[in-house]
Amino acid sequence: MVRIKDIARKAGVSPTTVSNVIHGNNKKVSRETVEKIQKLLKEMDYVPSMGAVMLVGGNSRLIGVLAGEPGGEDRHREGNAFANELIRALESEIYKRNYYMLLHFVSTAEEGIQFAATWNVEGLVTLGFSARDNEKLQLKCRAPVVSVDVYYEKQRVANVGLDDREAGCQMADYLFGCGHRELGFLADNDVGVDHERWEGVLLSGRKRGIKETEIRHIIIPQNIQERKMYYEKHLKELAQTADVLFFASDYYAAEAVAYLQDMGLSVPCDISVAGFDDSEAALLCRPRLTTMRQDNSRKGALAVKKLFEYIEGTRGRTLDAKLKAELVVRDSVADRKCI
Amino acid sequence: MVRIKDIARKAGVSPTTVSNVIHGNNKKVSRETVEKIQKLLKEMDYVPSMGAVMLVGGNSRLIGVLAGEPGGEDRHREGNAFANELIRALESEIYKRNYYMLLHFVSTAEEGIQFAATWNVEGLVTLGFSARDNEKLQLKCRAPVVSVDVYYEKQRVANVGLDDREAGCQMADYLFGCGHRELGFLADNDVGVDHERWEGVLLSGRKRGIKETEIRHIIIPQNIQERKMYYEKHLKELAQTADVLFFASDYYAAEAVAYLQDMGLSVPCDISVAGFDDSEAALLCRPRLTTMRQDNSRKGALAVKKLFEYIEGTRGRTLDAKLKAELVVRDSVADRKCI
DNA sequence: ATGAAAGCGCTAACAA
DNA sequence: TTGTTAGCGCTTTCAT
Repeated sequence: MVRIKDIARKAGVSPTTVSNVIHGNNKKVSRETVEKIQKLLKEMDYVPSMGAVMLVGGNSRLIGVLAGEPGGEDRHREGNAFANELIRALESEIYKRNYYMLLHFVSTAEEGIQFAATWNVEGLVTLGFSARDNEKLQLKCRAPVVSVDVYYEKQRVANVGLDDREAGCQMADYLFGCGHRELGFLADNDVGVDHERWEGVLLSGRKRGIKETEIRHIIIPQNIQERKMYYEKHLKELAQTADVLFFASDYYAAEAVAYLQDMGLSVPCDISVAGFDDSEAALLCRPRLTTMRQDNSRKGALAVKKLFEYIEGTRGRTLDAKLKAELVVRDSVADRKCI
Repeated sequence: MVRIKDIARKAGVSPTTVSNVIHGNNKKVSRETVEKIQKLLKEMDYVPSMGAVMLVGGNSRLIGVLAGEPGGEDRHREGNAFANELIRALESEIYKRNYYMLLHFVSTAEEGIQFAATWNVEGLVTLGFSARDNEKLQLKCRAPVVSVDVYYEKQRVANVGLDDREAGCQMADYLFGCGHRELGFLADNDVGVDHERWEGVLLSGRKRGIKETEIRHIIIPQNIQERKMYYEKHLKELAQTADVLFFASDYYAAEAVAYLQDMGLSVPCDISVAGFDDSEAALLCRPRLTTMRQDNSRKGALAVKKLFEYIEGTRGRTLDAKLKAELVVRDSVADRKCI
């Protein structure tokens, strides 16, 4: 391994000078020395020893990405695919800034805290963490924290997410606008993101004078087997009493379409279905799924951008940043006004 | 941050002793001292400074995971989902061994080499790297390298993968066994994994006296738009001339089923379809997809296991490790013998 | 059983 | 413009 002192010796200068050149402190070094050393740096394949860098300064050039396990093993794999796109975007943005990503799938905030301390990370991005855990993390870590897709009661942690309420409302607006009246909103939980989407649906209904009690809010099991059983028991009746089923994810929507089909029901003739995310499940689904598109790559990029604003102290904390979702109309929702 | 010397001071011993306790060199330390220090370590939340650890020893406790970008942006997102499951498994196994995962989506071997050197990683796992790039990497890095899903001409790099040829053969056996005769194998390339699967198909045909020229091998475009155009032009004719279409991934299979359906063709009545992977696309597809299941979590775990065998010098290099795929019969392939 | 001291590679304060 | 030096936190001889 080539060290700074090797370069220094070869160049006939001191390590300090080399270090200065490396860090672009070119005011302190003569033009020719700079050039000579830069050439040597290239030729000899100098690579910094991050151990030393970490030890001496506080700068590890490491960003920790902490991914919580939402709902554990049973949860459908869609969540993974989501995290995946995000993680790719995260890494790419982090690397662009000459930082490195330490990724850890973590179960407790404590583990995350220890992780951050061990590596002296300069920043932290969390996915699938509860509000509480994020607050704990922020409290115990000196590195700035940016969470993704979290809703706080009283926001103390920087967050990047989607305007889920607006998105839920937008879809419901569209659905009601298509002449549907009996709407069911289906999600596998009622906190955070999914709760906001539901609130959005409610909002849309209220605008039309539809009462909360008239809109069905159904929590479906996370476990695939249990969900299957649930559908076997309830889906048919649901399809008969509702005009449209709005799912909190494309995967669930596509799955339901498949089950509906198994029961001899046709989408959107017998019942309309809408999803959320515009993931590949929406494309594979027949009929093609009407859904709310969200851009996870952009979300990841924004999270990193905010994180570095905090790291560099570029600007005061704007705690909340929300992206907009986009309605994608395809074939799974019937327009009842046209019939 | 609590340092070793803080613990030492509080315990009234030297840093050396604390270090010894931390590393379980308990023969050198008296029972009571060990206990006292261990208690202190817990109480004071001691966390090692990895910078110092890296600097002093060669051990960074870092495993680099290098994920190549297979085919660039255009490629369908299925590949990501695959990498995702694998990456989760990788991280979990790495963390289990008290190591940490540095993840980088990389485009060139050179970038990987620099990455490895900068962080002094103790091992490297590569995904989606070419054989050449893996060899380069191995040559230039002192850390052991384990690649995933690579086929080498002359194997010099440790690899963990699936027995793709066997798997391809097994599926073809099944398909032929169902009475199908006109088989088409569709993939978006003909190297590595997909080539092996194709070889497996050929093998199966040969066993039955079916000549290579009788089996169709179709390379479909990676880009979704181009693929769509390709299908619009050719799929109908393909469906008329073939009995069964065997795709190298479930995503492609499910997509084709959808297009077939769009054209008014019914699977498996008009044509049978089979996939590969047993990903969620297989479950969402109607009819449910007959496919070859592979366990990516197991693959990831095995890769890490092998890597650590090399790191620890536990055993001589067995360069190649192959998992078996499993035939999952569902509803997308007709049994022509029964008709 | 315990401790003192050297040194890993680098940066930054200070000196020249 | 360049060099000297101290020190980051830890492990590892080598003494005691």
